[in-house]
Parts: sequence; structure tokens; C-alpha cells
Amino acid sequence: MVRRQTPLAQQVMQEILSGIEAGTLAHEGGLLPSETQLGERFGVSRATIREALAQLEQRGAIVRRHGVGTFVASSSSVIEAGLEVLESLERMAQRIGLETHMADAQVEERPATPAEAGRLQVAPGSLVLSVARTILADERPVAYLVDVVPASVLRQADLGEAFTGSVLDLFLCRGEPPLSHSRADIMAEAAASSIARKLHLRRGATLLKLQAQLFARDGRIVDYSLSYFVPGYFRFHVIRRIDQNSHA
Amino acid sequence: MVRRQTPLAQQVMQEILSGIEAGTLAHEGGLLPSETQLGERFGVSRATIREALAQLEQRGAIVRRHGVGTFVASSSSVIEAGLEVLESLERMAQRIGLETHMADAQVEERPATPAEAGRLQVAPGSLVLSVARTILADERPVAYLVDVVPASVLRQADLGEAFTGSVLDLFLCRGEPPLSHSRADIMAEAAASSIARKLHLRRGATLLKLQAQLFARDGRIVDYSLSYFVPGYFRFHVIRRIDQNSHA
DNA sequence: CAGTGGTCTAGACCACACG
DNA sequence: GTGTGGTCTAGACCACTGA
Repeated sequence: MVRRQTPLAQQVMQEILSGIEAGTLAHEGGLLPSETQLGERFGVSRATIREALAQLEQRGAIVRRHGVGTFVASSSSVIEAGLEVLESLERMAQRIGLETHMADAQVEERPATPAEAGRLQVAPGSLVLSVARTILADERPVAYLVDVVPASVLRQADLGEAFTGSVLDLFLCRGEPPLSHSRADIMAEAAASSIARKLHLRRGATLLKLQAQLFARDGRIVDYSLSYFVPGYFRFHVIRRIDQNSHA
Repeated sequence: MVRRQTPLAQQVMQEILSGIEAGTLAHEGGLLPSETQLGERFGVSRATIREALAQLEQRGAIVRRHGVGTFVASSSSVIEAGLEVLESLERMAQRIGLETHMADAQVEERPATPAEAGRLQVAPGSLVLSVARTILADERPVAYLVDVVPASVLRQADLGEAFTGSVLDLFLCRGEPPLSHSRADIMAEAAASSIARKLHLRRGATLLKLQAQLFARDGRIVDYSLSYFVPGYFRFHVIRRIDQNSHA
């Protein structure tokens, strides 16, 4: 183990992932070394190994079986997009080898609508930066995304040449504000005409919609986003744990 | 702390939840005692307290802020359904105080379709038990659910008088098979006419669809389910973590 | 039975927020 | 500085699986 500053468990997780990909730890469907052995191998305690494995399990990369061992999951599930990890659409597409382009980017500063002010927990009418864009894959529009950010967090002038369209990537790249998590509401919606136009669909077409609030580590909401997805291009999944107390 | 056999952290989690509801620990939006204090209060180690808090955080009941403290989340988010925890729709509705009824239950044993066999990872044509039902709230249909279970796991004869309609609840209640987790694909779909009829909607209406595989602890898939939700009655959300390595 | 993952402890130090 | 949550360790015992 080398660097500091990034949690040991994170580093171990990456090491294990690399080991799986390189085939030096185990192959697809294969059995990983026991937690104790992994701990010795990486020179960390078993608790740290368990934290790393917990993260890998949550993103569907491994399967753990009590009394048996830890197995590598089938590769398909790793490639897909688990919703538990927040990732920009651009990055997700890139990871699954899909080439995307951005189109119709619209950036503007304006007062927040009442709904936006409520979702961002800022005073009504506060200045916000709005970034809307369409994502194309194979020349076809596949998603329409809108980010709304308080002007206190991001100004139009902050969007340099390198801006990819993703507010999330920009935050992560510049490290400011420090991010905590995102909370996404999941819904299905019929396309309003304005959105249908951007996605080259008829009005009323079925769309998957994510409505998310992005939280900074200090608890502020630093982004409110709406994402509309044309069915068939992205597959989102969630791993759902069994609640041991649900039958109490 | 009392009983054994159910993990300490689970018990502590329930205690904290009760303490929040009873107002003896903290009120909505209020600050909880520190982890050290909670540990002393319940007579467990800090690690156990942290495990309990992690579970509460994942279901959106609390918010943790480094260097500040742990807060009770606004009650609305507690009432909602975090997708990370697998729970039957019946139980979910019950938890948010929504009275539901089951209608049009259809139970049959038949050979698996090729698609079902693939999803269940059983031989094509294997016998499966299919349970379909409509969920009503306020006399209105709000969801249509189909469970498909290998006959080797569940037979029609196993569905007793107490059967609520939920295969998941039945599994949890009888403790067999021991369950691991569920993997749900999330999509939006226009209602086919057969489903539109059951939900009293026009054909092509927008529906949220969950397509899930339920895994037993031995890795078998013991249930393949399709769930169609009429927008507006249930709200699903996901908490998305920041991947610290995503900008590497 | 031996070996695995699951739970729990006690104690340590670090990183962060706030007065 | 003080107190919080975040990370990590070393060691213990339990519960499960399979030979």
C-alpha cells in the first residue's frame, strides 16, 4: 500500500479490482482468496479488507457467501451502471464504450423558480446557473439533462474551455465544493412537447426521469438536476439488500 | 441490549429509530448524541453504533456531517422508499400509512418462457409458479406485479391462507429459502394493452417498471419479478455515493 | 471437522467544523 | 482547542458450509 489521503479501503478496492481484471487474483466466477489472506497480501487489517469488499459487493462486482467464500461476479454486471455510485453520464458512457456527443448546450444565469429554490434550499428568486444539454449517441439524442446550481457555488465565468457539459465532473475535477452524496428520485414521465422536441420524439413518449439533489459535505445542496432518458440506451440497476428486520 | 441471534447493530438501529420517533433521542432536524455517547448509552462499541448509523443513513433516516454531528433527516424522506432496501410493496405501503388491497390475483403453474428461463437461470421449459396481482390504493389500481418462481422453490400448494400476495414476504416469513439480495433494473415503459387494462389506463400510458432478480444466499435465483407502477403513488429514490476515484 | 464470512470489541489516530 | 465523525488495527468469538 502506498499513498495516504485516500482511504486505505478505497486503495485496496482498486487493487482487488485490478487483480481481478488482470486475472492475478481470480477469474470471472472464480473464488477470491479469503479475507484473512487478502489482509496479509495487502498488509492491512481484515476490517479494511471487509470495507473494500463491501464496496465491491455494493456495486455488484463480487458475491459473498457465508461459510463458502467470495466470488467474482459475471463481468456484465460490472460494466453496467449501478445507480448507487454517482457518475456523470459522460463518464458512464465512456466506461461502457459508448461514444457520445453533446448538443444544444444552453447556459444561462437567471433567478430561481420557486420549485428550484425549494429543491436547492435557497431563497426564492436567488440567482442560479442553469446548464441544459442533449446527449447524442450514434447521432441520436438519448438523454436531455438540466443542472441548476446556485450562483454562489458556480458562475457562468467558471465554465472554461474544458467544460464537458457535466457539472458533476467539473465539481470533481476542481475539487470544490467537496461533495458528499446525491439523492435521486426515480420516475417515469411522458415527454412534454419542449423535451420531446429536443429528443426527436413525439409528445407523450415514455421517458425515464431522475430528479436529483447533490449534497456537499457541509450539507448544502449544490446542484439540482433533471435527467430524461430515452428508453433502451442506458440500463440502470440497483442492488437491493434484504432488510433482516422486515419480518419482525 | 437484549436478545441474541439478531445482529447487535440491527437491534441498536431499531432502538435509535424508536428513540427518534419517541423524541427521546432527538427531534426532526435535531442533532443526535455523538457516536461515543450512543455507544455508552446502549452499552456497545463505537463500531457497532457506526454500523447501525450506516444503515440508517443508507435508508435516508439520518444525515451525518463530518466534524459536526449526526442529524435526524426530515420526516418526509423517512417515509419514502429507498430502493436500496428490498421490501415488499405491501410492507412499503403499510409503512407510509397507505391502505392497499390486492385484486385480480392470478396464480398458475406452467412451463417457463424462454425469457423467464434465462432470467431465472433454469432449464428452458422448467415448471414455474407465476403469481400476478394488481395493487389498489383508494380503490384505484396503482401497481401491477408479476412474480415468477421456479417450482423447485415454491409450489402452488405452499400458498396458504395467509398468503398476502407478496412472494418476498412469504420467503421472509417462512425463512426459506435464505435470501441474499435483489438486483433490479429500472426502466420506463409505455403500457401494453394487457397491462393498461389491469391498471385502468389507456394503452401507451407511462409506467415505471422494475425488473428484478432475487438471489438466495447460495447464489440461486429464486424469483424473477416485473413491477409496473402508475406514476404518482409511490416515490422511489436512491442515495448515490461519490466515487472518490472517478476523476482519477 | 476445518475454513469461510459475519459480528463485535477496545483502543488509536486522522480530518474536519466551529467557536 | 475541543469535539465530532472517518479510518484503521488486532484480536476474539459466532454462524454457516461443505468435505
